[in-house]
Amino acid sequence: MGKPSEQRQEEIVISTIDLCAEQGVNKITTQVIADRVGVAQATIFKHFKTRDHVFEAVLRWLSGRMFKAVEPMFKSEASADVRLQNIICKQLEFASKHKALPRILFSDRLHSDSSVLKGIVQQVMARMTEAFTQLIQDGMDSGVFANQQSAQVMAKLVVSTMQGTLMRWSIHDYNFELQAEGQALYGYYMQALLANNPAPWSIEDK
Amino acid sequence: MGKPSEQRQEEIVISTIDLCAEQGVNKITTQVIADRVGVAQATIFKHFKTRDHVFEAVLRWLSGRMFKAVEPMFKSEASADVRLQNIICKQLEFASKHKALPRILFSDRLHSDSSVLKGIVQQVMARMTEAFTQLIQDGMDSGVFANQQSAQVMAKLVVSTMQGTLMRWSIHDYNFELQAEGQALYGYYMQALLANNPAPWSIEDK
DNA sequence: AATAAAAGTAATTAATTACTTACTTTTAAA
DNA sequence: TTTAAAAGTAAGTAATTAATTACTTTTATT
Repeated sequence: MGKPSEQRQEEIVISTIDLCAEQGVNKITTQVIADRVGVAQATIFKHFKTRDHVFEAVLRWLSGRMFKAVEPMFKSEASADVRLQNIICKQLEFASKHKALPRILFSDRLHSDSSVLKGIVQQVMARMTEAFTQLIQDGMDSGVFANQQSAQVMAKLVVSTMQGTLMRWSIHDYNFELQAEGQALYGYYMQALLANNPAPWSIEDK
Repeated sequence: MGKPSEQRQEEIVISTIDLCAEQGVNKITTQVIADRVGVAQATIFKHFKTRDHVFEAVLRWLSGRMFKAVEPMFKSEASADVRLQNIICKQLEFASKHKALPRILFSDRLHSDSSVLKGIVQQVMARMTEAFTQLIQDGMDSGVFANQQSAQVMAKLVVSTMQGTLMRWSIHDYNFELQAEGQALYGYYMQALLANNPAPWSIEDK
């Protein structure tokens, strides 16, 4: 019966991720995926009910990976500002390794009404914002961050800035150093967080 | 000869903008546009060489309108912080009135390689970033903003945050108050800008 | 070895849709 | 009023592509 389904499914998912990174979402037909995997087009439908189910699996694979890379950092022992810096760094690193992520994020398939993909991204964003909120609140409680405004709004700023940066990266054909740019912006909201804190920390680019 | 071309062209552009706002980019076929305008599908091609040329005109129309709304504010007499606030407010207002903008911004048609649309957006973003940079530099020179870091990086933060917010708005089906959310975030980078301004200690620039 | 379930395929289908063609109608100007 | 150019149209065409069908091959289990 050929390769076991689970294995083949992952092959299809990973091939699709590679193809998305190379060419974007729209151009990736089931035929193109099949060619890359090295099977017939019809075989794709033995493993996924529809083309959209492939992309659903792709998005779950990517977000799963990202959470696995980032989640332990939220719970680390380091102080809140260091944790925040590390997480942002890790997210940028992940995105820069997976162009497929912005490609899917900025596809109209995702943004179109009642898309399953959109639901997944909503969940991921909600989870991320929640985690950032806690982290920042933590920093406020422990006196690392100034607590004159809402931790949640600050978390939204972090998430929005990340996404805006990905957008700019995509628009500029991925030809600036994502991590460097992202870190530079980080310096700014760090300032907003630390503002009025009675310590003259200077923020340096890394 | 029916309606003069210029008039019909604008009808097509505006109908397409409405349709994009309602249904996104992908679903808008030349047939759908023709139906909305009330002409035959073939007529579209009497006024635009290809479907993509329609979307090009749409994007130019939208960005032209946005610049017209925002450009005078860059040059107003008000102090830099007030100008910044007003411009961001205006941009958010514009976007909230034109869902078509995020819809086009997050379409893979735009993000795909060698897309004319992408080029237009690149230009608009470059122009915006440039204008923000000058505004912020202006604020630094006049002492309204602390000038410990690069005005250009700060400008990028403003633009990225705007785009990230649009992204979040789109992902959440446009059902939060864009302007309120945006203004809340504005409060934060304002803090970064004003931070340490009246403070006794002064941090050297980078 | 027998066999049933799963994996695989070639060929086809059905739907979609940008764009063209060949023709008619409208309109502004000579 | 003539006329030529532009606007308009109905009816295609050709290309694309997700999904199905009807069939064959592989493989794990008994």
